Amino acid sequence: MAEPVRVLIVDDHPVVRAGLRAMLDAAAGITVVGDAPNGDAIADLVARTSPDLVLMDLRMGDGVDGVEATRIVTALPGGGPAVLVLTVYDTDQDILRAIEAGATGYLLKDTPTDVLIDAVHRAAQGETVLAGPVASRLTLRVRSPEPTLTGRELEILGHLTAGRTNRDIARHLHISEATVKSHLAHIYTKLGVDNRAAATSTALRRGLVADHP
Amino acid sequence: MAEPVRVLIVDDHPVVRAGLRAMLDAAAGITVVGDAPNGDAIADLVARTSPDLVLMDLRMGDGVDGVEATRIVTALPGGGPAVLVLTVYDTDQDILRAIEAGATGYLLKDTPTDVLIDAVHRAAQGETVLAGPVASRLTLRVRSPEPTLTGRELEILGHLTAGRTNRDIARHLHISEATVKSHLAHIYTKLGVDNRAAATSTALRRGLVADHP
DNA sequence: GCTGTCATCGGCCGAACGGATGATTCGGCC
DNA sequence: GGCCGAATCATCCGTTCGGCCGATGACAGC
Repeated sequence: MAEPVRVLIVDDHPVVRAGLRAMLDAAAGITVVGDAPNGDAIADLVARTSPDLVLMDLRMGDGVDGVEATRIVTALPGGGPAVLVLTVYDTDQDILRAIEAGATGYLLKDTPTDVLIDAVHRAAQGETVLAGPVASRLTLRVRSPEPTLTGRELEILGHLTAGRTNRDIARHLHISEATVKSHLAHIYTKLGVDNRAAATSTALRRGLVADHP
Repeated sequence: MAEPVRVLIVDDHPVVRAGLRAMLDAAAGITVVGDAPNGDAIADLVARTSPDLVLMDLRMGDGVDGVEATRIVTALPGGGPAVLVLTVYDTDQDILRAIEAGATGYLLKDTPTDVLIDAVHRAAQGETVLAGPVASRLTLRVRSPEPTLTGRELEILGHLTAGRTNRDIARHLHISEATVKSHLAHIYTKLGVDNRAAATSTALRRGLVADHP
């Protein structure tokens, strides 16, 4: 190992930042070149510290979700550092989004120290690193791909989880009630349910709609 | 400060354990006497390390929830160490349960280092420490107390979020559909909603029912 | 013994829902 | 030009839901 891997930590939890710092600094061949609580100055920080790898939390802040992470990932220059996403959530669609947006790897926060260190090394070399549960789920998804809801359907689903009636949804979206029912029928089929309570449940569990109204 | 505060860390995330250790060891007047990934051997550990304070994560593992935490808190001897609960969730009922079960304080994981260290000192002396958002929510709750669902109502709610119809729920519980409707009416009133989709939404968000079926 | 809460059940009715079926329009794709 | 998915709308029909009324028994607390 000629040069140590330069790591930049982005996480809004001081505890987690300190933990990652402690674990990685103690490891051979890894240098933590900086940390930040959020992605606000990420481009600037990357330019100043020139890391090989950005280690980031998927969920930063309460209202902010994977979209933020995706924004950060995409804001990085193409030839820039690898991005390793670290999170406590393994059920979220955002995972997929982050990976599709170009994250190099994805790990859960309960990952053992040695695995994490190994992952940092491998991700820094451009290798894709996925946590066990995530990897297996992705594999499953390839085998039996979960149907994707269209934009309109997600919109309807949002109103559904808010507890609105078909008529209310129709009014909100300026479409007829018949159309709402039509969309709902498609949603039910895709989610594998047959009523709105079950759809609400599934939507919230899968993170298809925002958690907070 | 004659004697340093002896702290025991319980958290299933290696990263968090390392972070707390690093932050607390660096602070004056605090000694970390041990850590554990879960509460399995908590009584034994407490006996061996005689901590002044147990710093624990509310959510340990995926399936395990606040009940586990509560169990741990209650398993400790009365005159034992103070318990400071640390978590990423500030929306959960479990918070209340943990506090009611005897936790000395409650902090969110994004708490700044200095506040955390201060909280450890204060909690070790038996003082109640609550994170800002939590404290204000508790205050709110005192002002307009949220109605508590009865055991039966929670049971019904569970079936509701599973997407079952009234008739199905009735069959499962060996009661009549009329009774189910009666319970549902009470649930709606208590939750401030007027249909099952909204009730499902609220139940899942407030953590009134298990997250995974 | 009175009061309150909880759980149980019944009937009635209008509103909402879900399923089935078919149709139109529009845009992208080969 | 033909095909397809998406979004839109419509009609029909049986089922389910939610609101409203009232009722009973059990049990705890005062």
